[in-house]
Amino acid sequence: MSYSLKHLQYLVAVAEEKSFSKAALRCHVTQSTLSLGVQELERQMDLTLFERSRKNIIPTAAGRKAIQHAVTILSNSASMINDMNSLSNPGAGPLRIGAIPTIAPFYLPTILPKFEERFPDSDIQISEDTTKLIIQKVSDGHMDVGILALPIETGDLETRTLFNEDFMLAAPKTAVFPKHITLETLDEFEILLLREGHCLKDHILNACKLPPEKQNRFFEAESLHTLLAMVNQGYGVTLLPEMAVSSDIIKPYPNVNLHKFDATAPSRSIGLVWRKTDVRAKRYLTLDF
Amino acid sequence: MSYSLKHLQYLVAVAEEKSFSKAALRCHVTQSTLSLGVQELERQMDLTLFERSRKNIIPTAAGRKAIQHAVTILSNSASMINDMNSLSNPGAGPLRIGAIPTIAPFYLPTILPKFEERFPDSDIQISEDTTKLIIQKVSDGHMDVGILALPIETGDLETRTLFNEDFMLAAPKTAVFPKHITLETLDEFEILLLREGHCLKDHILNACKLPPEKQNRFFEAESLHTLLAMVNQGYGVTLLPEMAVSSDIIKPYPNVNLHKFDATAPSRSIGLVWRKTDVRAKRYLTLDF
DNA sequence: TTTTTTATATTGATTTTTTCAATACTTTAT
DNA sequence: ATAAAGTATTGAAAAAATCAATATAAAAAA
Repeated sequence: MSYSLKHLQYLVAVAEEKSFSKAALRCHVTQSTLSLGVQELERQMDLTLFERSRKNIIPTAAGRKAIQHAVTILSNSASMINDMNSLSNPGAGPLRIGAIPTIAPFYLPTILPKFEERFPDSDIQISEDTTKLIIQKVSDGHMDVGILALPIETGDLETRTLFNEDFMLAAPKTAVFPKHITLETLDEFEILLLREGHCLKDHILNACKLPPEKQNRFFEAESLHTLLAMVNQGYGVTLLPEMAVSSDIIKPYPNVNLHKFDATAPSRSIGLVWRKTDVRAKRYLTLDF
Repeated sequence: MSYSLKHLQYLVAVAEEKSFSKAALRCHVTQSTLSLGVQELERQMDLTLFERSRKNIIPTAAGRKAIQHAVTILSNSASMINDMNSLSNPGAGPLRIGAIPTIAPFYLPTILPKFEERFPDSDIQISEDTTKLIIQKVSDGHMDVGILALPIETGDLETRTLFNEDFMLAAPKTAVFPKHITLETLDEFEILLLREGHCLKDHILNACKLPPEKQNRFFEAESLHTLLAMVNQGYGVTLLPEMAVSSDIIKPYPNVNLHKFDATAPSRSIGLVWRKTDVRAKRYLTLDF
């Protein structure tokens, strides 16, 4: 395949003008150029596309078929140009955002409007995924921005912290606490955590600097609700991100009390990740929250 | 539009290989050639198609769209090549035959098999049209071969006589004729003919050398059946092509007798017409009947 | 950190292709 | 027969595509 779109334009022009010279005028080339172009097509395809005479230029059967194809191809090509023009300002096109499940329901209503404001030409698409998948998809270009809990190993991705949120302590009502609750206070209690793989668990471990022997000694939960149910039964305490608390997650668990830590409360960060090579990279960095 | 299909191949190769160097290998060009090719596309469209880094080559939003289009265009192009290959022996493709109504029903069953035998790769398409339309369509390339009555003004078309057919005389039973009927015999009778425009009329006039004052003095028919009905009523005589007679066209008209002319019977010729520039021209000429 | 490696970008020379202007050639019209 | 009109051909000039070599930059390794 070594003919070009130009050749196909020549072909269609000849077919429509029924004349090489007129087609040449229309294509803004000399008649010899256009003749050679059509001849080149014929040579490559090893067939005759037009019956030529002084009076008439008539496409052969092969010519008619070729013209059909050429029209299709040229029209596809035009529609490509068209699409490209609407995408020509950098950053146009869909903005694919992914968020982890413990963030999505609570913070997206706040964060999304900022993106919409900053990327008015972009069709914003949201999906929920695990931290690992988000990192992977952003890295390989199937996603543009991730919203997740930091710090996290992100490979080559760029990272920006949006804000911190403290953890709160969820404990049975029967549990007795000092006036100022600190990390050390937790040493006295069984701490219930999510199953391995949930980033929330890792962040709590990290924030609290728990020794490995205190981690999930007899129980691993799959959701915050399961954890709270266990706390409700008095099996231990757990830590909840503030934003989860604000959505009244504990209502169904009457025996659970929430306690704020003192000034040095453990916390996690919510942040963005993106490829440093993304055309919109600078704008993610300067996005105002 | 000045990019070529080659550029689109480069684009797709990079997208699939996720690497400029590997794409270059696949396209059998050097890496610099391929890089320049993609850059040229980006320059023409005035946007970035790929995020480039050592690790990853990731299409931008515009790039993804462009790749979609490119795949479509290349696939169309491949299907064009494909079609062209099946049409590459000269004379492949449809053979569009037109025949006049006074021939089509009688002779096509004889003639068509000859065409099918000679053009086994061609899809034979038949249409009925008037002589004038056939001449026009063959001339302008909308039809390949015409089967019609000769002689006729065909412009630049080539012509071949297939065979002659005599006219017979259809007259009322009451009419009295000499033993040998000749053209002069007709002088005695009112001759009924088809309306102006029917080639059969012109051929009869031509064959019989009738003076203008004997032509359709009070009546013009639109079909052979109407003519015969008039003969049946005793209004005059008419001439019928042999092939029409052989299909028992006169059965419904009990008062009509058919008479053969003597040795010098008037006749018309059935022939083919085609463009001399048609790829299959020689084969029409040597077609065996 | 520094070095090495690896992949893309750039450069300049070379080859190939494209284009044009002029003209030859062929058919159609006069 | 001659002129006119349109396509094909030709050779020179311009443009482009390609390559080999190398620069450059980023990741990986030391």
